[in-house]
Amino acid sequence: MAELPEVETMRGDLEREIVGCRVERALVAQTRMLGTQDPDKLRHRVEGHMVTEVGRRGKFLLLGLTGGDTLLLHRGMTGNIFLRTPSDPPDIHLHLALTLADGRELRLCDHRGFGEIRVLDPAGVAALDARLGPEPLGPAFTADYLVGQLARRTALVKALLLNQAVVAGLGNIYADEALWAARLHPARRAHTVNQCEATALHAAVVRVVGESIPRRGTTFSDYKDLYGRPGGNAAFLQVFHRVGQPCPRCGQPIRLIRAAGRGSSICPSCQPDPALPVEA
DNA sequence: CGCGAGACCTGATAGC
DNA sequence: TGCTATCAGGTCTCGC
Repeated sequence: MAELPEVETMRGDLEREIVGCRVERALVAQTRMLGTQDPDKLRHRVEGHMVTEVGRRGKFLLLGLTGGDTLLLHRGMTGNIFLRTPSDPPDIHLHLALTLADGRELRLCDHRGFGEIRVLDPAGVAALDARLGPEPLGPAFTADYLVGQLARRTALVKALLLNQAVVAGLGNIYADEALWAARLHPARRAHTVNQCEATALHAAVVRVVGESIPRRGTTFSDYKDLYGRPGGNAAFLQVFHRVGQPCPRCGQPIRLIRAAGRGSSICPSCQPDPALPVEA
């Protein structure tokens, strides 16, 4: 749910809505997502500060605050962030609520609690930036870069796409969509992908992610935007969550396999299994 | 050091 | 109907 296009949609909406707003109160409703951070310290570093900017790095949302700290929010698998008014009913599975000076409330909700809430100083932001790979739509994510990464790794190509240190922001949905577009089986070993295939994969990643942002991301069940509305990209998915339906390219039924420990939707005809002998 | 399995949680759903 | 097993869009940690 919280892959790059969904987080970027959230970033843009938040930027329009809350930049320039002061946080009156920060309510930590559950501490699970704080890790080792002290909830009172977090509260004090947020309360009274104004949101100066809303950034994103990979799947992390970064709210810049006056005073130099940054509130980091990660939505894990099922986390949602809603902008509410005081008259709205309470949200279940609330973890953090920020009350803004104008009365609106930013609420982070997550029943599963796989997300993350942290306050970072500038060094913390730099450390986060350093451990993540390039943004798929940024200048550093070139075809040559991906060719190089694939060439010196033995992991499955699917695992490589999901590795945030290789490229930041891809998750299961867009990884599967990109692999299908590039006609690559997810269980191919990275170093067996040739330069031509890697170039196609690079183009597919850029296109799949880029096209999904203006559609405001992909919703199946959990993911909602800041206003509680679903994203519009699900109708454009070619393989993900389409098991049994015909491949849009060749008509063969889409299959669900397991690769790199994750469910992976593939077309068995367009994305031949590297473990099987090639048909004569 | 790179890789893959398992762990972390709760809820929805499929199957019996 | 109701129980159980399985699976879920992410990431970290731990062995090998």
